[in-house]
Amino acid sequence: MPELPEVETVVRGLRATLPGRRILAVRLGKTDFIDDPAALGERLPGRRIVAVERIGKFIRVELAPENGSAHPAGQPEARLHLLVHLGMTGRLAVRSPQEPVAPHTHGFFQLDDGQELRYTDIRRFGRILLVSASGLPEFQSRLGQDALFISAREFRRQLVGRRARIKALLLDQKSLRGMGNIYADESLWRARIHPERLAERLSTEEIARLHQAIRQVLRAAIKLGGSSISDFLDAEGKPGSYQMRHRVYGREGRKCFRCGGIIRRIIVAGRSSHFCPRCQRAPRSGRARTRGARPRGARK
DNA sequence: CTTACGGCCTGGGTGC
DNA sequence: TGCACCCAGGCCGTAA
Repeated sequence: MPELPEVETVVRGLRATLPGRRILAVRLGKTDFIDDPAALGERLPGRRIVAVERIGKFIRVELAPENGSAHPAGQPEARLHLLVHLGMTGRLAVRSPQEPVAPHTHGFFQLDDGQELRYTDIRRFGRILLVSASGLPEFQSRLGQDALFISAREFRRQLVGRRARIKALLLDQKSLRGMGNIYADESLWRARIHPERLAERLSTEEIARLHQAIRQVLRAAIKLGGSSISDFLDAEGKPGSYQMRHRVYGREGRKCFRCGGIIRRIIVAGRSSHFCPRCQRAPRSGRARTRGARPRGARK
């Protein structure tokens, strides 16, 4: 599942080859995950890729108009941004057209060096959209600050007074962007905070610890090229190895590396959450009331 | 307004 | 070999 470290890994890979390339043509397969499929074919060809960046879990490919430098005055939307969200199973990689096309490849962007950028997505939970230069700020404003760069002060500001469970807030891209399920669990473990704790009940010290933990976990994961659980591969097709360092994610029933407790998995904010019940203490009160754990309907 | 939650999209993996 | 079921991230509608 591509989260911030995986997307960062892909972006770094693409950055090695894409900038300077011109897009010659676009070919699409299924398009139900693309906001405006027709716009890709109409507006991309001829444009030059000038940058590849990351916005949370989105990949941003910046495209300058045909005549590169001097854009005519009166041209309202000189630059375009191709935004790609990999969802769960999305992949974006530069390949030679001769290479066999992986199943579920739905986007082909022909480049001027004979290669092509391919988008592959088994589940199509990903998303592709085109945003104009003027529309980019609005797009960004719908997301919080980047999880990797958010300051301790801003992080705290996002949590203070929030009654939601901390896990839910970490996953909420409006609080901070880039976090996903794996790194939320790993960060909470590292900070010794139970995923069901209410944000407003976290101490100043715990918030600081969590902020630290997030940075450390994300940095370490990026260093190892992200986590390859099932099928994540970077732009060159190589897997990451941070899954070897997972402390709770995917370790249900196994021993906590820190205290020897048995890792548990529960559902929080609709997502499976892994934690050590011994060193991540459950909230005392508040649970009784919000006891949503009761199964809906008669399960039999 | 904030939060919680179910449902939906899709298809690979799993277990029976 | 078949097949029901689970699960994943994001988003949306609804309810409290």
